[in-house]
Amino acid sequence: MINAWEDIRAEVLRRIRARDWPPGDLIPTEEALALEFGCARATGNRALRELAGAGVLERRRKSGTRVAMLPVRRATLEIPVIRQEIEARGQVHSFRLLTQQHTEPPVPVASRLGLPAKARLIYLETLHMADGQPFVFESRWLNPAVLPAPLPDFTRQSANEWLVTHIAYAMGDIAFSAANASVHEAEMMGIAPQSALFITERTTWTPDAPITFVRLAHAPGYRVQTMV
Amino acid sequence: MINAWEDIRAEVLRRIRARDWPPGDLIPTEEALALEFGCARATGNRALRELAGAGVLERRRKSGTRVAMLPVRRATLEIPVIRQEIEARGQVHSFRLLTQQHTEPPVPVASRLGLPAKARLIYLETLHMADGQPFVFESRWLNPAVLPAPLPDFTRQSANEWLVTHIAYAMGDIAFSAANASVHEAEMMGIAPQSALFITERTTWTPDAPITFVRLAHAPGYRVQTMV
DNA sequence: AAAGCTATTATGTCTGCACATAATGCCGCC
DNA sequence: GGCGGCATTATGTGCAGACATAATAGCTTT
Repeated sequence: MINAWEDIRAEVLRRIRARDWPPGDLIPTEEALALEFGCARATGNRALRELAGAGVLERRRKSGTRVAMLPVRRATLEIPVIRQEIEARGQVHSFRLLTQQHTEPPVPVASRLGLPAKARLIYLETLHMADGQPFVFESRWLNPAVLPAPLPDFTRQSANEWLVTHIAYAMGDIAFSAANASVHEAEMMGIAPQSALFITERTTWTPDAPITFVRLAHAPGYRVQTMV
Repeated sequence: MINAWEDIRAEVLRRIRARDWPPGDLIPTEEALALEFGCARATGNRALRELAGAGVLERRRKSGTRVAMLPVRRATLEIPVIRQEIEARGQVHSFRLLTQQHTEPPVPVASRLGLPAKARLIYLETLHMADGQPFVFESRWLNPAVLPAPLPDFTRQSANEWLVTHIAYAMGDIAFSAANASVHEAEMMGIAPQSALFITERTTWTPDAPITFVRLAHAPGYRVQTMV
């Protein structure tokens, strides 16, 4: 008699991997599993719920639980604050604020934030370094409406960290893509123009208003990794 | 009296976003919450557990539950099968098998799979198209040990889909990066050499043996997006 | 003062029971 | 035969109580 929902989850996963229960197959009901494993239905439920959350199982009331047709459908990745990411590698983080100005954003930026095209935003360019080597080139548009009257000093604390510690928890979206380095970016990061850069773009909102749009251009060689 | 764990989760999240409970703050115990919301401790537990899973809260026995210092730390993204991804856009998927050969893999590929450098693998190159336009250029190394004696016909069904439907559920890892298109890739995809490509690399394993290493070079303009 | 032990505390998990809800499929009616 | 409604079924969620476990804080001992 096995027990604990983690054991049940592991055993169910083993049977799926071993093809005892092939993709598309209907697996036993919670009740049957509870009987087999000698536990309460809630315990089996917990195990199956977790597996469904991972995309391994698909559950529907009355129909039952079946093995997903496709393996591994979801991956979770951590989105660290840049400083933490660099320090986690055992390197020293530093940054330089290259630009700070009030300006009208490019149309795509304004529309992403849901602001009129001629809204004036604060534009920052920051270069983050790991052990003195360029790591990320950050272009950020900030909505002044959510900032305090005398602006914080972004040369002391990076905008990212200032926001994290001073602005209410935000919702947002994240996109990943690839782009060739512009002449400007290449110069700032000390790399060949046209180098392929890994791009992370984030838009964040308070419940009421847009906060910021940020584009992170990661130095060549950057990888995002995740286990499944 | 509110109830249902989803309501509690929403209310807790609201208080966090509203900074009633700022980052780093210790929030009430499960017992206190259960009292406030008029529910069982298990119900509050469920709500807090979900929020902790999303990275919004950090929980430790005895210490209690505190609001994470950093917002949104985890993003979940879906890794679809290429055909489904294209069809989900309302486009027609087609593919051409460009290369199939037995060969020794490059050293990095062999080491990723945990195989000796001189192991002979099956190498496939496949071009996937959406409405006839190049979408993904796929380079794949397959471990022949996990394949049936007469090889499946990969011109009929893409290797990806054949594996999904015939090989036991796999574990693996996924990495995302950016790379400049090689001359070969540029030619195959009909794009300018040096174009920045979004690269997905996946390694998958059965419990016993490596199955495949695949590198997907996505056509320029490709984005992976996720909401938080 | 430093080291080790112990009581306390909040979370983690489990049980057994209950009712809610979404689907399915059967049955009877027209 | 086709249609609509109802019983059945598996999952989803809830409650109250219990014990397990990790970690802290305070106490005792050396």
